[in-house]
Amino acid sequence: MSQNGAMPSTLSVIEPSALAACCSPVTEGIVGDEAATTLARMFKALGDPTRVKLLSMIAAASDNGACACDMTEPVGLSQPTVSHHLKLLVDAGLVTREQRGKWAYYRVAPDVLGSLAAALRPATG
Amino acid sequence: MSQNGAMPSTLSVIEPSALAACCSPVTEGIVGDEAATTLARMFKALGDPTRVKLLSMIAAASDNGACACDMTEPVGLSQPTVSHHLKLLVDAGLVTREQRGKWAYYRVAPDVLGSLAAALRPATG
DNA sequence: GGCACACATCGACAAATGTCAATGGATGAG
DNA sequence: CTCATCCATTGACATTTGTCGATGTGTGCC
Repeated sequence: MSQNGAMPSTLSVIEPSALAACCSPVTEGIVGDEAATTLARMFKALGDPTRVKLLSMIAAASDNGACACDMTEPVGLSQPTVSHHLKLLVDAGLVTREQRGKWAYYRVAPDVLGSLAAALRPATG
Repeated sequence: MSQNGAMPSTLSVIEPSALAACCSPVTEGIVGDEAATTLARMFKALGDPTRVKLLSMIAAASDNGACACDMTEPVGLSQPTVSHHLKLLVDAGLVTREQRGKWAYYRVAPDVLGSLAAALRPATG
């Protein structure tokens, strides 16, 4: 239950002309609790160098997706750790997982990255 | 000191046509250690709902910047905690701090947010 | 000087996070 | 069926993180 109705889920400047000088501009709820939590969860998933690298590899892979078997060695961490990081990326909704035979293939989730980028985009475009 | 020279600092798909099928596409160093660390530090700064809200408020403020005095109450946390979060945003380079009289004013750092968004942008634009 | 206010820093603490070795569950090859 | 391979899960651990109360630092007003 909440007042999340018309809450924008972007960080863009919202009507700066509607804001005053000192004590009312940054009124509460610019993004809203729920949107802030959602955005934070995604950003948090990117808040680790290993996961940034993994996402980069996944994004750079062909349409077939990136095989987990190819990602353990480049990041230089143990297989369980890489599996753990990949799971975090999946749980955050940034990538999708597909089991193909013995192998697990990962792809960047459609739209999500673009939405994240849009949320970061300042008014300047 | 490193091989960071030609490393791209973006997550965008880089020449998918130059990548093969199974075992060489996701070769190491798509982003590089240093770039991954830099990006991760900024994303980590956004990996908390409170900081997302704070950044939203700062972005929504007028050109004068957002006064810290106006941000404590909306997020519903103690003053030291809000100060701590703001410091993290500053340390990550996402916002700048300016002391004006008794008050501290925060502004979104120029370019940085846009660069972050660009790093997230998939090839689709 | 003395005081009130705005904000940062410190110390403490529970909770979350990153990492690994060991183990478990599927899948395919023989 | 047996075995090797790929990957996830478990259990453990040190480190980091989010939060607060208490205290410190700087600023402006009287």
